[in-house]
Amino acid sequence: MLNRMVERQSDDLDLDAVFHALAHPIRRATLEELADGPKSVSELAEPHEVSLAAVSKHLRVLEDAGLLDVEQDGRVRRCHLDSAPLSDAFGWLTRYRVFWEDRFDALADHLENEDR
Amino acid sequence: MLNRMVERQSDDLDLDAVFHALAHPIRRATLEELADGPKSVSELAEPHEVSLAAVSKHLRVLEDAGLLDVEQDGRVRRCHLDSAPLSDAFGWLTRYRVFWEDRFDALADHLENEDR
DNA sequence: CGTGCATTAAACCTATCGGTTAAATAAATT
DNA sequence: AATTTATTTAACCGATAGGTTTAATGCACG
Repeated sequence: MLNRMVERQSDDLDLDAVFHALAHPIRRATLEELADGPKSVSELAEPHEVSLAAVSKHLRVLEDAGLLDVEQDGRVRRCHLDSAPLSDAFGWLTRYRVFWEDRFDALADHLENEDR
Repeated sequence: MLNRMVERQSDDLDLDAVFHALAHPIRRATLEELADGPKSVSELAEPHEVSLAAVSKHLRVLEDAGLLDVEQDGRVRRCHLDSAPLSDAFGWLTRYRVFWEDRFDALADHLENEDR
């Protein structure tokens, strides 16, 4: 309990950034797209109906949250998923698992029996 | 895949709200406090150094995200956790578990061997 | 070497966020 | 009935979000 209070400063900043990053549909979609493998900025922007500059900003938010890394490849920036911060978010949620164990189990079963 | 595209309208709104709600330390702390059982607005506000009105607004955000329910008890509003939306957030993260299975397992072990 | 392509930066706009203080509401107490 | 207590609403404020359009940057290629 006290541990968590002490750790809070730095961890909380991360969690703020990660959850904030996850709070926008374009950014979540981007992470989903990156799950298939690395993609360029243009490739990531293509399915969305906003400007390239807007997507570029979203990517910055994801990058600042540590959710994606960018690798310069000639004139193209190739983005790939970094899932460590997702683990942090997952970890936070998991700590509360004890308070909603029944729902958690139901969900786990549900996800288990799904088509991917 | 197409399923997710179709479900997206409503689910995404929920996820936007839930992740947004989780992106603020006071709101996450509030959920932690509620894990011990229902609490009044004043009780929830006490540990934080912002005004009661500010906490009241945070509670509204949590309520709008469906993360807490409020039960009127005389002149006091008693808040209690509703963890279904946390399951949604958990579910979203879990779908990506396959892409970071190693980290996920490491985290699971870590959480497993922890002091609560 | 100049032109095109991928991406970011800058400037700008409107809306939302997160906080404040002060007033309003509503129930409990005396 | 008057007053205290619990909470929300209102009005306000500066900062951030999320989008636009128009440069600017930087690499590639004929």
